[in-house]
Amino acid sequence: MPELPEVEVTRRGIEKHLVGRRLERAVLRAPSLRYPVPAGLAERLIGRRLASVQRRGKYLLLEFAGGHLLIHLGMSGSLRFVERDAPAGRHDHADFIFGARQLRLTDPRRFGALIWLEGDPFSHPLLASLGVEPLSRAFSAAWLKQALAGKRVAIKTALMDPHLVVGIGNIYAAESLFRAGIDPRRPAGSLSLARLERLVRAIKTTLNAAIRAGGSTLRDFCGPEGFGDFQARHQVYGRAGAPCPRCATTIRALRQGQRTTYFCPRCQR
DNA sequence: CTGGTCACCTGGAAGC
DNA sequence: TGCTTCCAGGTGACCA
Repeated sequence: MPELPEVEVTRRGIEKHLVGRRLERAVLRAPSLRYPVPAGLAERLIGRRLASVQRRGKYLLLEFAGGHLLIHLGMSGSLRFVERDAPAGRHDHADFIFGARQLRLTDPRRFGALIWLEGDPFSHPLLASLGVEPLSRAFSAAWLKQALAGKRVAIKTALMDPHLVVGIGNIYAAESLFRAGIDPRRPAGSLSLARLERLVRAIKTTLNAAIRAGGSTLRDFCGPEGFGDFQARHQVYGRAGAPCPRCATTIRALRQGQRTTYFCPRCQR
């Protein structure tokens, strides 16, 4: 999926163009993505004004009068503006038409979600169980130190656990660990406060740089207004066999859990 | 609780 | 060319 930066870039695009506008029409074509899409949702949304767009982790919350539309992009989802009434392809599961602007949800793998929530959206189990926002002040080395105390899971696996800290996926976990000079296999609880300080800084810097670059580090990601930056900025992700940009040692790939990790065996200890 | 694995789904690339 | 296999941005569920 889009990791945090891609979702945040999407959020800003939607906020800039759609907040305050009335949803004229919605077309929901998939009966279910990761979860069932509520029947009758399209009709229920008609005529409602979009009040705000928030992000929590990799979830987007579109606030309408009377409820929130919760959107998750899964592994392969994207939200883009398309020409009004542009023909829908096989994986175009939803269209939200706001006057001249039409927002389209495309998600080939359908790991995403489209959920309607009335009342406090943050009490929904999916949101209530989420960890800390990595760009918030609450995400500090001191906090991380106690959160990881005694944990023997690899630090990279821990960083990707959304119940601990949200928004860091496979790409940014690898990139942040490279920036911090930490071996992704290190037991999470074994890192000193000083090293965690470096890691926290690296994560914030990496995410912020990606947001600034327009979000995209994915070859087929494109924000609401077009293509973002390309993967040229990746230091290690997807670069197995290539030289480390810092020391020229060959970058290695390994499997952690069900994911591929890329790292420099010399720079990362 | 913790850590590890599986499943969900489709498409593209690589291998034969 | 065509079939098979592997891999991909996430994360909830399940098991020992």
